[in-house]
Amino acid sequence: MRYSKTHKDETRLKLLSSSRAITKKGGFSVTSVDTLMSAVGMTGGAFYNHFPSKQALFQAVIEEEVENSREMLAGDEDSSDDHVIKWLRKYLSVSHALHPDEGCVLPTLGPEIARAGPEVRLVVEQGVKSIQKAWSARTEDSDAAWAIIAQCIGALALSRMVETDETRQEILHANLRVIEKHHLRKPDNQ
Amino acid sequence: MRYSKTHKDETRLKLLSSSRAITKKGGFSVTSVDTLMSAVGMTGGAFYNHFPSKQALFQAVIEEEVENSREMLAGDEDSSDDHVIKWLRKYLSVSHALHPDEGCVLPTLGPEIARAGPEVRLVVEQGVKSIQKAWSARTEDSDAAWAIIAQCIGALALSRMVETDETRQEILHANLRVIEKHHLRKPDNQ
DNA sequence: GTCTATAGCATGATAGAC
DNA sequence: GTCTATCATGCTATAGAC
Repeated sequence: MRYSKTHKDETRLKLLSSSRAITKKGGFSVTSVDTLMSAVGMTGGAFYNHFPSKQALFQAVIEEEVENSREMLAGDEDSSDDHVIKWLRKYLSVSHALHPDEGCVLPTLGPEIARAGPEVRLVVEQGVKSIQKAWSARTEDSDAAWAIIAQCIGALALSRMVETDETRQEILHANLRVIEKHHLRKPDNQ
Repeated sequence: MRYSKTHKDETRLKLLSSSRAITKKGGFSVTSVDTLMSAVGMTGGAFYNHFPSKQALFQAVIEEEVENSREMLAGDEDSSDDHVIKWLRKYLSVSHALHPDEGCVLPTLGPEIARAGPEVRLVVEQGVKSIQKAWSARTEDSDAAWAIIAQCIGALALSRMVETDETRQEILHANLRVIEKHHLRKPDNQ
């Protein structure tokens, strides 16, 4: 045979991985199938050997992204305060704001998720609920966990809407300070 | 003449107003010029008598939305605690989450703003900075003002990504409670 | 000022060669 | 399993009739 047995699987993985980055940067619906396929060195027609529709790819992208986010938090063994603060500093960083392709899906594809079908939204709901549950162990109460999640998503989204780096940094740093001050469980309470 | 002198102005206003609602609901880039013009009873070609390009309409939409948001807060004379809390309850409501066409632009068109040109982002930056300044008078410090803004945007965006009404309400109410508890200036401090 | 018609191109998806 | 070719449709934008 012209292609190895695992070639299709490898192609699918490469396609998914590159599509995740490209669509987080530029938006999903505005990015064409041709663009996504060119990125893995193929033409548009070959796409439909891997996914039945563009919509199916969106679902797969979101599922992988949500699972990825969950692992970075919920499945994390080192839940020390120091580690949590380090994670927050990375999330609420100018570097994260300037590189949406390598970052969290929710601030960049959020509205497209909101307009998607129930299957996609259910996946996201399960994901954020499990993240909220994981955060609750480290916050003052369960409300604070939802507050941190909303604040992280909102601050990052907002920081990308402004033009100057000064304001971008001001938004991110202010939100980081507020989370550290109000929401995180204090070390002496442990 | 077949059309009154003010007809063009009226059409432009109607077009802008209906485009604001339609694109906040469905997304700007995915909505066609034909769709927007049909909504005001005209065909696609007539669009270019009012705006030089679709991108120019986007800028006009964002400018009007930002100005509208600013007026609802910054230019608000009644800045009593009661009034502020009422506003927050309305913003963080299930009704707002379910009707993006009548609500705040930032949670629904945020990523499209982030991907737009510097002109659009500058307008948004000036707008949110003036909103943050207005909030600062009612919060414990200026960081808290940024936190409220980020939390509102993030909570609303997140509440629209989940499928069930239960989770939607949980997210919104939790964030409302946290803002009331931590960030607002206490009445006895006035 | 609005219309129809159309250019010119990109899109999502399919069929068949290899 | 991937390719090229193609379909039908959609898009932004323009030209010219009325």
